[in-house]
Amino acid sequence: MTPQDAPIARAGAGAASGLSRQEGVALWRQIAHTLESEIAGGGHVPGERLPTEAQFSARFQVNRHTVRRALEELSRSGLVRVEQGRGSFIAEDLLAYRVQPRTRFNEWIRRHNMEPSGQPLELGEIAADDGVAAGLGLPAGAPVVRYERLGLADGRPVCLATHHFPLARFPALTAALGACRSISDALAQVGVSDYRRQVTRVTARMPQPREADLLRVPRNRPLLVAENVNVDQDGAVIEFCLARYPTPRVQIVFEP
Amino acid sequence: MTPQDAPIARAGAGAASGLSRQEGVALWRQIAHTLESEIAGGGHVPGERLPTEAQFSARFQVNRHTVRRALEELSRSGLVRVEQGRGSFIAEDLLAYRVQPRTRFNEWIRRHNMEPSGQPLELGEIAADDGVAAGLGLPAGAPVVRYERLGLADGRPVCLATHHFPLARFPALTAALGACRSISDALAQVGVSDYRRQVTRVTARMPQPREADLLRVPRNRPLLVAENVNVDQDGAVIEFCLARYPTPRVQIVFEP
DNA sequence: ATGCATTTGTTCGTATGTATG
DNA sequence: GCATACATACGAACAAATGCA
Repeated sequence: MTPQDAPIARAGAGAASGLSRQEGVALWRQIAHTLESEIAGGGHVPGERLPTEAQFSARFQVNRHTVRRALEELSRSGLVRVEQGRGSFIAEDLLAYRVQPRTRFNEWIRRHNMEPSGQPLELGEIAADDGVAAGLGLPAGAPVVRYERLGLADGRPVCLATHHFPLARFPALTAALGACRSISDALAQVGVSDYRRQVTRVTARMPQPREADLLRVPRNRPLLVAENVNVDQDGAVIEFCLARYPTPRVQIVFEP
Repeated sequence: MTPQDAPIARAGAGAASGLSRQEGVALWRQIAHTLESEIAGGGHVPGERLPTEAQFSARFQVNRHTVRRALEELSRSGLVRVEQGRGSFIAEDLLAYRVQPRTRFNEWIRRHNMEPSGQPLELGEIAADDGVAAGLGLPAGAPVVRYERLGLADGRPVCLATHHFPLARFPALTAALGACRSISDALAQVGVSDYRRQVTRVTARMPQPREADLLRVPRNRPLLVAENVNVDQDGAVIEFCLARYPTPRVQIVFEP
């Protein structure tokens, strides 16, 4: 019988709490982790009401203070919202990022009935390192436009993206990005009326301090990292984007 | 006595380090080149730990900065991975998990010219918790077949998957899974000749202790977590799978 | 839970060799 | 010859992350 089988353990009769004591992991962490898995695991509607602290307390066989400590953690990470006198609720800003050929940031956020906004961080022209060059199909060291931006939904950070464009093809793009509010607009100014997602590669890693600060996540919570390659109508690569999303607020969804 | 006399004093030991000074090639380049040859030359296992910077510094008779400059180069080119507080490691080759309607574990591994194998962990019939029930489109508490399996490539763990199937539709599946080597075979035995991936949701979280042990990853390295829903030819849901992949060994790739 | 040893990351300062004008 | 700029190399100290007892 192992801790992560909590739901199963509950079905049976025995060690109902599913927690392991005296093994170096604080109980509240185990509870927070369990709940996080269950919530991020899906099947829950944003806004849905969670069991009361007393019910959790009974389920996990711990004091209510311990449950509160776990909920506090989840609340801090934005996964649940606790309201005095009413109860705890699954946060409404769980964002499913649906990977589709024409996904745009603003549309993604609006689809969740939230207000998109962006905060430009850095804009400049640099030499491509190996990763960027490979993504764009350029030789290493080729000049690229680099644009870093924090994406927000209702004012909360949901995406930190670093975009790269081949400077040779878009000499005027730096100025356009500086003047426009959206990347689509800037690309339109330099002659790209339409583009689509060619490939998305997803992995995960721990945040760097700056990333954690910008995305407002604890440093011990992983980021989803997506590398995207966008191409124009002719199939020529126009952008390589490295996007970082906070978990578990954001999920990436692929549905053909 | 000034520090810069050191190189002269070391002239005798220079031969032992295998480096040539004052000959137009920077020391750090020579070191990088030496290590690159040694690593590419084979005999080293991906993920293996390299000597510490201090040890290299002693071996090559140079300052730690010089070693760091060389390691930085190798890190940039993707040959090694450096982790603060832990050390430097030979980079693992990346397994790109391509999400496609008919992706099967064995085919995925073979495509990377590696030998797939599997290690069954747990097989049983349980009541579905909320997440599983939602994934399968069943009421919570419905009976399901649960099968947990560790997937390996060339003997190294690359995937920890928990599969769930509706027991009502497949009463004989538990026995079939116990007898077959692959899930496809077991499904074929109970009448499912073909199935396809309907949706994949990806997120990331830190591993539970058991997961870290099974996948042979440090407890501080995040896992990619994918939830998959598989359907048969008629579009009926036959499986809900929760798969955990170790980063950075595995990437999930969406390419339409 | 706490402290300690190990290891990498960062920032000072200093000195040398080479190329440039 | 001289001034300047730059990459290289060394040394010391400290910060930060990790692992272990």
